[in-house]
Amino acid sequence: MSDDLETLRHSTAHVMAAAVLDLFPGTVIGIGPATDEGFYYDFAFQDRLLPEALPKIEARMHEIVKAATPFVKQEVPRTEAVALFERLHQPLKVELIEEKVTEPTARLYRTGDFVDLCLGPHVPNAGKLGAFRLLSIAGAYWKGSEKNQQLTRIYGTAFPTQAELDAHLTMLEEAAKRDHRKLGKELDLFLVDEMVGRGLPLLTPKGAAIRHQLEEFILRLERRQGYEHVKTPDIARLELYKVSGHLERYHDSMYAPSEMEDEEWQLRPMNCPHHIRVFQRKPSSFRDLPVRIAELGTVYRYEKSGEVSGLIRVRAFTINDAHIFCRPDQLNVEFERVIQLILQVYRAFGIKDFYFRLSLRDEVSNKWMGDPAIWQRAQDAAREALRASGHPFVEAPGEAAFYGPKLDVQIKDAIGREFSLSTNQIDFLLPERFGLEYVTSEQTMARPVMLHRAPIGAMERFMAYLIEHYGGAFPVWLAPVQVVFIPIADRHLEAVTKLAERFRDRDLRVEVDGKAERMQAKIRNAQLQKVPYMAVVGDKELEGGTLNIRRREGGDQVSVTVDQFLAQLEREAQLPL
RNA sequence: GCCGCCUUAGCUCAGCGGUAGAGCAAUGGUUUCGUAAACCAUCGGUCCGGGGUUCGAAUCCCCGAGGCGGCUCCA
Repeated sequence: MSDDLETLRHSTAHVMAAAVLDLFPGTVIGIGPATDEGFYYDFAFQDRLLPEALPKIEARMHEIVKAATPFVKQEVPRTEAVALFERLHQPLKVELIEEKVTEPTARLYRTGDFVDLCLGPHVPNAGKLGAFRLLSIAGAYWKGSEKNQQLTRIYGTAFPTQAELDAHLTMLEEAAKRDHRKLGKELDLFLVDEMVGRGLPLLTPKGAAIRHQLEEFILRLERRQGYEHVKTPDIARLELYKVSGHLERYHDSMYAPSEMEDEEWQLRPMNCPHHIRVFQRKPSSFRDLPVRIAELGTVYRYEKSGEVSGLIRVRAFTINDAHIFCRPDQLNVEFERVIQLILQVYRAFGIKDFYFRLSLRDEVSNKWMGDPAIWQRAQDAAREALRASGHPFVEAPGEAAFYGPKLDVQIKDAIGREFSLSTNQIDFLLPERFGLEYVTSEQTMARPVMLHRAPIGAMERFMAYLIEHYGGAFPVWLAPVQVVFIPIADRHLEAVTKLAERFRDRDLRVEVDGKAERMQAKIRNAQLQKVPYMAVVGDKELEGGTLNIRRREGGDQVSVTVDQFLAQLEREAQLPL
């Protein structure tokens, strides 16, 4: 976002706050910054704010714009600023001055009667605002901490011109159509059933077809890269998580253990402990390393009820997991290989809109486990491997896992929310806690380093992303239905059914639309279901042994022989390895 | 979990104190059709659940569940 746009949006937030105070005297104001998408301002209203109020607030804002009320900068002594906001009954502003303002003076901006603690800059007067729209109301904790009171946040957006605002609003509407929850229903890919439980999505036959293709793709790719796949249970003795440290540091996200025959059993929240025990089944020599143990491992995490959403955030999900056990001298190479694998996966799906985020430890939180010096080594190793990859990345202090630094790949969903897709961690801690070791060339024992990595991340979330990425129009290799056969009249149905069998025998996913409908209606249905190919068959085709192929993308239909089409489809149905 | 809004047929939605509606889907029939919706008929509802107010509640109030937006958290 340019500085000018930020100034415009921030100024719009001020005008919104001014309008709110005009309409709802006694409202306490929080903060109101610009964001990548627009702006917001947080308020403590005396009564709850109804959505119907937004147009009224907008109307009042337009009056302020029309009056071209100037923004006036003012430097006042700190004590005077405190007194001013006390007089105005704005306790949150007083709190901010006391906490944040270290200079002897505080900077204020006035817009008419409205006065705000603010560094600026602002547009010269309210007449210089562009086009704006208030969008939604939401709750938000004061200063972002759930320990604090909850304020009411009004989100809006602003642009220099009406045309840009309109384009943005149209874009939002278009994006909402790609929402995987909407497409999941329309294309019959998955459902979340109240009786089964929230956060526990059920894949339908079509959704499962996509999932199986994804699994096939990643398993084969990993096999080529020297991973060994294992299969381990979704549950373990609680003891396992006592040793790993999950019970101590991760219990908030874990389902409660269940007790049977005087033993406690834990639904697993992570796969690493199981994989570690597989690694430990036999002694390892320095020659054996790296050992790469992989599994599509399902984990169970109790996400808070307000956090679950579609396939993006669920309570049972399958991680494209692997744990690489390597010598310290192999760490950088292995980490770089992981980065390359991620890039390869993303290329296969044409995913370009992502960035790397290196999550580090901070000094504020106390959730970190293990020796800070070891952490430092892990963080340095990650940074070094990332630099070597030549890919830009951002650092995020305080975002690491409790056992080590993380490298996440960040993406945005259809409506602009950011999520981690891939996640990877360097871990010196679990090898320590489980006492992992290998025999060195000097016949001494040494501790291996562990790398957790998941290029696809959670299969569910990745699938959600793909649904939105492709807008439901999956490439042939992923499409749940690759071809719909459309007989023109009833008399063609039997022959077409036999034809479809030939495709099914070749592992192609085809359907025959035998409904009592006109061809046009069947084409429309296939089109709405975003099936890549429609094969229309009537008298002409049956006589000539051909198919009339219509593509989902439109364009001219082509007449091809059955064998030609079979060959073409088999080619397009190949995994993108 | 927290703040706010929403929940009516399989789906999308109307109705908002006075006998539950539409379109699509489904089912039956007629039509047998050449590239994005043929026609007719029929079926389909604990109006999310529970409690209350009222002569009367889908509609008003309270509690709960689920969904949505956001916050917190996160793959």
